[in-house]
Amino acid sequence: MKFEEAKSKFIQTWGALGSQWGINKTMAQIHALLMISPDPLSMEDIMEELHISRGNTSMNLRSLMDWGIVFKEYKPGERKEFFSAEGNIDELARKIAKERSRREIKPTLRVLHDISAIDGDESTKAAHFKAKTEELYDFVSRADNMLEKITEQKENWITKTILKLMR
Amino acid sequence: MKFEEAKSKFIQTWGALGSQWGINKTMAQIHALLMISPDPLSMEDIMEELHISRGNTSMNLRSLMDWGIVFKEYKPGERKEFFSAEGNIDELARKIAKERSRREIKPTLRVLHDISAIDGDESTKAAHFKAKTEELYDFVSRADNMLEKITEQKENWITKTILKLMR
DNA sequence: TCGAACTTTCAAAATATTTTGAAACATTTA
DNA sequence: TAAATGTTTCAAAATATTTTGAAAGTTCGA
Repeated sequence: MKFEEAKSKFIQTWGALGSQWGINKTMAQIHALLMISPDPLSMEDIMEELHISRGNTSMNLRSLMDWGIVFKEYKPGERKEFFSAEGNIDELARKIAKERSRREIKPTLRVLHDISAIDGDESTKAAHFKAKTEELYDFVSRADNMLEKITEQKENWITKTILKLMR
Repeated sequence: MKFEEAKSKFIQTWGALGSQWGINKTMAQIHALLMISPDPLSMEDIMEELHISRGNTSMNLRSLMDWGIVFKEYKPGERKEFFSAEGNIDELARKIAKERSRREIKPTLRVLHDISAIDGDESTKAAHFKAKTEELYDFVSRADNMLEKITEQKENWITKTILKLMR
């Protein structure tokens, strides 16, 4: 396979993976592009490479920066802004895990907690509901905890975790 | 909070969580409904409760069954089919993890492997690309492995894993 | 303070996904 | 075998999401 072909395939694949995980395709593609670029890219570079509009590029770069996985850089003498991706993959995964926990798991836990406190209903249905939501709360908070434990090990968390699991 | 309100909130929340993870809203809502229902429900029941069409219900029930987290049941003497959700949450999470690995991670690994085998290009860009995709392959396959290790412990895997991590 | 260079915003357009509903299909019973 | 009961399919409609592009905003240097 030739470089250009491989590059395009990578960007497409990363984009598709993104959509499957609730991240918009372009955002994932920009990230892919920045990841494999040895040097920071300007907005123009990205627009050109991915054939997307200026507005789209701008918005998605902002999102990526909100996630903390893409950074703005300034080159001396250049007026333009340049962008680069988090280079360390462990760190990338840790940040994504943290953000998803904060944005999705924590709020869900809150709702689960609130709704399992239903009052004044002794029906079988209500009892079953209460039991289920409590069980779910318990499970999700344990899972979230596990994720925290795993990702708080800064260096090489994947490897460390595997080692611990094999003991 | 009253039962009906809590129930509706739960279904909405579960649906929203689903979308954020690339699962369609209705599919997640049907699953939520079945989870909190003490007894299996018929297609009619589901349609009525969620105010959705027959076709939509049918298609999403099929998907849920493909994922192995909802089952068809037959009640003696009844012509209709009834549906119920996997009741064990550990088991539910294991099945989801397995399916996502099979459907998304494995194919991605395949692509990563293929594209890091680019030939005849000695440029810095190509070298960087190769290094990055290899690193990614390595990371993703370790993560996938870890997930397998964690979920292959049938009973209470979350708890077991946390214990091991704390040692 | 002005104008050039660049970025952000956001309403409208394009695109993608989901949902509907009715016809086709399947199965059971009389 | 026909009617009754129930399920699936899928093209079209509805809805939701993404993308565009041009105007507004920002920053910097002269």
